[in-house]
Amino acid sequence: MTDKKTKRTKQSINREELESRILRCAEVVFAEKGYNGSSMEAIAASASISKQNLIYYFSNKELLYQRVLKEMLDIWIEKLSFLETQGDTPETVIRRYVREKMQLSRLYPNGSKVFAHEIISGAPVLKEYLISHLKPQFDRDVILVKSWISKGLVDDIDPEHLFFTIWAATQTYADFSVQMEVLLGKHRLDEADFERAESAVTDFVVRALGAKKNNYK
Amino acid sequence: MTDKKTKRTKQSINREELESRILRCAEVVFAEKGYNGSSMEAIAASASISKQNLIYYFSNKELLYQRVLKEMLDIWIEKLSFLETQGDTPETVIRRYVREKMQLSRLYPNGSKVFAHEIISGAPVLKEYLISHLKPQFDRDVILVKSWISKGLVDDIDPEHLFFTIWAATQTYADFSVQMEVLLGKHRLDEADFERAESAVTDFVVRALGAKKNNYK
DNA sequence: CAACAACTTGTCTTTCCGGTCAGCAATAAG
DNA sequence: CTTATTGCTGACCGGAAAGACAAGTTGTTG
Repeated sequence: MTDKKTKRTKQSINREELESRILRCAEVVFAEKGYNGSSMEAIAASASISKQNLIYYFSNKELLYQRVLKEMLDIWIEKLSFLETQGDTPETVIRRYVREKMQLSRLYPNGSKVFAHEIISGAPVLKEYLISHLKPQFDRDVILVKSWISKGLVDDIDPEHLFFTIWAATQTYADFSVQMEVLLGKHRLDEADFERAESAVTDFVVRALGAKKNNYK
Repeated sequence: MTDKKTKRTKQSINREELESRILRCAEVVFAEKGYNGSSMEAIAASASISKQNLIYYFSNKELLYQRVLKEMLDIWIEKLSFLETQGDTPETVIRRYVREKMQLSRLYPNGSKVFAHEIISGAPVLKEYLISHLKPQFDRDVILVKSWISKGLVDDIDPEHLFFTIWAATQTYADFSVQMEVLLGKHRLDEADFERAESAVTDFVVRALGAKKNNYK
């Protein structure tokens, strides 16, 4: 109707566009209601299409759920596989890592919530993925921190639990945002809140590490 | 059958016992499946009673869910309202606080997960409770930390986000235990893991605070 | 023991939801 | 213009699950 220019496969363009719109909407619904609480009808309504049409694009609910999870994980893997940038100081690496993680909480709160629901529920869908993809990366990153320790670049902290703490402290700004909104007396966390959060968490981590140079602020 | 001694209201004793057994079982099911994913039948089966009997004790699912949440929150409120123990050093208070919080994750992982599901979903049931109970306590605790800062007992950290980080870092040992099990290559987190976690998180926080005396380890 | 209360279960109804299917509409290709 | 492919919809089905109801059973009290 509108696009005369895009002669080439007008349908396929719409298809891609609709598919990604569905995924975005499904993400929101899954985040709020969990897998079982989200009906295909509700997701369809949220994307302003009919249930049957939704099923036409994603033939069943399980598949749609997996696609939503996968989209989130692909982003995470892409953004968080840079601990190996050797040559930088531990503090630089850590600051960048925390900043990236915080931005993921800010930019993709719903995907993060879907992930959280999944893990809390025992990771029935993602367990294999965690073993095959996350663990190797985790092991490498732990080794890197250990090498920092042995070189005396940082204090003798517990590497595994350092990562658990960083993940928890950053992800909480997506998953538990409602609680924070209540406690801070705000309707929504805004840019400024995230700035403060990022700098607070970063400083916490850097101080806890006891990195050589502590020139923050 | 067994209890001859407890003449007084043998039934009422069974009732209490059964009620609390139901609550414990419901907690497990809700933790794993979320509210919508948990059927009354599944909860009943997990408590080894019939669905109809379950409904006899808890007339509907919503009520049962609220009772489970309330049980958890009562424990939390009870255990975590001691930041006002004046006279102690910040380090002492903080260490005790983190330890208590970690023990809650260890002792009540399922209640913690139910709570997490609820908050991530936007706290439809608990929002009012958070406003009326948690926020006042939070505000008080923030003021206490601020007084520490103004007295120079701790560094100039961000009090609100300090609490967010402590909560996240401790609660993650309940909520995300599956992820940790995978990453640590264990089937279950054992006592030793929690010991390590507790000491890692505690040290982490104490260092971040920059409390006067840092005589850990 | 008799009568009453507390407890337990089997049956049924209603609602909701995931998914199928047959057919209609719009677009692309010849 | 005709035909085929792709996109979309309404009507429908089977199963699951919440809860109502009535009936039966067990324990309690006079």
